[in-house]
Amino acid sequence: MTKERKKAEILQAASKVFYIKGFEGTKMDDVAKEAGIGKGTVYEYFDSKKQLFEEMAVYNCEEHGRNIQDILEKDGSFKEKIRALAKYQAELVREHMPIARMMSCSKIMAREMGAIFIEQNIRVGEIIKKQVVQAIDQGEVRADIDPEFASVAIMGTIMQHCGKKVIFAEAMPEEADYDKIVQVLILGIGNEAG
Amino acid sequence: MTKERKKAEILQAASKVFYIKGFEGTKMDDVAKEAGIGKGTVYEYFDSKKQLFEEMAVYNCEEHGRNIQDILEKDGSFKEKIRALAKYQAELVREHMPIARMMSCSKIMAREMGAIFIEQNIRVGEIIKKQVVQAIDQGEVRADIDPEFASVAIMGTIMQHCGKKVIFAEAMPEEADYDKIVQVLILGIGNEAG
Amino acid sequence: MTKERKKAEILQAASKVFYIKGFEGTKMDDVAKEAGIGKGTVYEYFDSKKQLFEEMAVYNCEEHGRNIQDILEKDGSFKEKIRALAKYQAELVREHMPIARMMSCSKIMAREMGAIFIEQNIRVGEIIKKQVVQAIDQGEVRADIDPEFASVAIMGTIMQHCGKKVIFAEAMPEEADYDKIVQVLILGIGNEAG
Amino acid sequence: MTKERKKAEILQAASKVFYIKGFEGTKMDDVAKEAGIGKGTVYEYFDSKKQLFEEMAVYNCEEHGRNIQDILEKDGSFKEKIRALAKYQAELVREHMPIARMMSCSKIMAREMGAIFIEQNIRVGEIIKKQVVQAIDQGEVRADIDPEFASVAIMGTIMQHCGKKVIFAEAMPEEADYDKIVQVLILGIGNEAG
DNA sequence: TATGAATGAGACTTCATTCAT
DNA sequence: TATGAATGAAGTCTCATTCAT
Repeated sequence: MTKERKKAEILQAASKVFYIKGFEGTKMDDVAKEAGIGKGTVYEYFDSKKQLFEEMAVYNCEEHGRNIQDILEKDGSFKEKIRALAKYQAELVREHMPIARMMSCSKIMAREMGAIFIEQNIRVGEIIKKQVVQAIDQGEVRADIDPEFASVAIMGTIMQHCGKKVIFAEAMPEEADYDKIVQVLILGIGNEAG
Repeated sequence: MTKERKKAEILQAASKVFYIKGFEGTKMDDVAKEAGIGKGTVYEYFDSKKQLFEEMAVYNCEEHGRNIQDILEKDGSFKEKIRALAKYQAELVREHMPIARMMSCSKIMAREMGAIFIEQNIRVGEIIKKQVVQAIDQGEVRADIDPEFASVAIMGTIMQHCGKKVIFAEAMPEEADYDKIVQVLILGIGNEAG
Repeated sequence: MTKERKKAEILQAASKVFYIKGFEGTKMDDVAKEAGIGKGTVYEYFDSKKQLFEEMAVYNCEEHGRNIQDILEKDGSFKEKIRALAKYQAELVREHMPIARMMSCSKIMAREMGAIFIEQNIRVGEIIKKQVVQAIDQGEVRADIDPEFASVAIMGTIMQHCGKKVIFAEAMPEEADYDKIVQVLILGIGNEAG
Repeated sequence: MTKERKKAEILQAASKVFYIKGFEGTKMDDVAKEAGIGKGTVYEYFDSKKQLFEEMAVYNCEEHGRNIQDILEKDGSFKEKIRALAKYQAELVREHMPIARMMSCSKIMAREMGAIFIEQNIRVGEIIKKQVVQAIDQGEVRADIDPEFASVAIMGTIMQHCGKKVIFAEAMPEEADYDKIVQVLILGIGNEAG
């Protein structure tokens, strides 16, 4: 196995453990056990716990960013893109269900991951904003909407749905949910007839 | 000073420190120093670090819940209520700016507060949902919208705005922002003319 | 209440607690609670935990020594004196039964009292030895027996009986036991007919 | 060095320190220093101070029990067995002289070992009782003696001798002493001519 | 005089890191 | 290269002692 391949394996293991237990709560032993190697071996690839954590954060964000990029660059209407984004996010979260479930209850559990996710969240927001601007140009989005706030509403609604339905209620995300997310975002909640 | 008053003071100090450093990252000494008392004194009021953390969580959530309730029960249109909620949330976050700023950067930092906030967030979501149902009855909100998803969009958009503008960009929340939040939520982003 | 009387009360309480929990295992709070006073008050009468312990040890030994002295100085045959001694010791132990019971099981429990008891034990041995010498003069004890070893056998047999029957088996000491102790000590176990 | 060997070494060190200082008085650092290892290493072999103490107690008692058994099962007259037992006990104590000496003075010093020794003492007493019954069958011990009390006298006399001569007076146990112990036990102290 | 809230030194225990194998 | 036994700094918690009331 190449050095690079082994490093990736350790990062995978580290992601899992740090995600559940947070930085302080994670023991190097846990990471080693999860990776199926000896504790000393982790130190052959990473100088310290701190460094391992930071590399893992970068490793995860990069992959996430690439995925988002792919989804939004695919051809399709803006509605379709929002729908795909919501679906990707829900399934990403669901994939990590055992972890997410643990996060969702109020047990004592640390998560530096949080801070990293905020950053990543912002980065994704920027990508969406660009798509909103494009969509305005193409007449798919109202011109009187601030793209900044449109992206905030999109990201916020999707994330909130994941937090509530998938993580907290531990419910399976359904196709109909994505349609409703698109509906509420596109049409708004106001009653124009009122 | 009464026993109860002193306990509250320690909880205040604990909130601050736990918020910044997370459970594992917080030392009892830190809490004591922050409260301006000796380490042993903290143990006169709380049996263990775990207990201190849990009481602090309850202490904080209760206050937040009461505030939200007050805002939504005041008279006014549904739009006004959303606006007031967004403002309250932004200012709550801004008040904790020094803390929030630290949370927003990707430094190593734990936050069990996260898990607690998810729970609280869900609880607030339920309160909002009831308001949506009322608003539909009164013709303020489209009848074809799932109240569940309306509340998700409202909470999500407000939280996302706070995370992005107030916490991450460290910008002052402006009155105009609240209007934009209301606009994007009420009107939606879709171009009906399109 | 006089100062001296109060001191005695604290010493009584301290005896009880130190006896059960040992020096390190005893908290000044325990002693105060047992004496029915505040923790600070103990310090009005004793400078430190160490001093309290030492005064308590002296206090208890003195009383014990006086009692032994009284028993052995009473008129009566040597056999009667051994019997009275065995009875006094068994009843002394039984009086402290709850304490002794706790001591007898192998639970973790400290007892500096042990060291003090060894010393006291030796002191009592000396008193007995003198009585043995007298008894030899009066023809009650064999002249070919070393008084040293006679006193060792007497003390040892009595103490062992207390440890086994009263403390360990938690049995009531019976009058017949004292007779058997006297018998085995006076006649010996050897079969002269053999 | 095998894991088992290392554990035994730590138990040896722990025996010494617990014996002198008692449970509460013993610091894990003391045990580690005595064993010539780091504090953390002790925890590699034992989960807690309590567990270390308990394993040490078992470790010591088992060896002692085996030795006693060996002595009493050897061929020889009952007198010879008592003599051998007295000698073993005295030498066992003398071997631990530095420890025993410290125990004998009234310095502050805890000894849970005491409770463990009482139990062990009782167990040994039972072994002796069986031997007494055998000795009665073989006509070596008076038939009118309660074997229970005979064993009490034997154990008690031997222990008392150790406590007084070996521990307290710090004297070397002499061969003649064992003869005197046998004499006083076999013949009794009473003057039959009297 | 009597009290008990406050304190901080010191104990047990954990775990990141090292290093001999 | 891979390992895990060994380590000791650092954290949680206890409790003898002080001191303001």
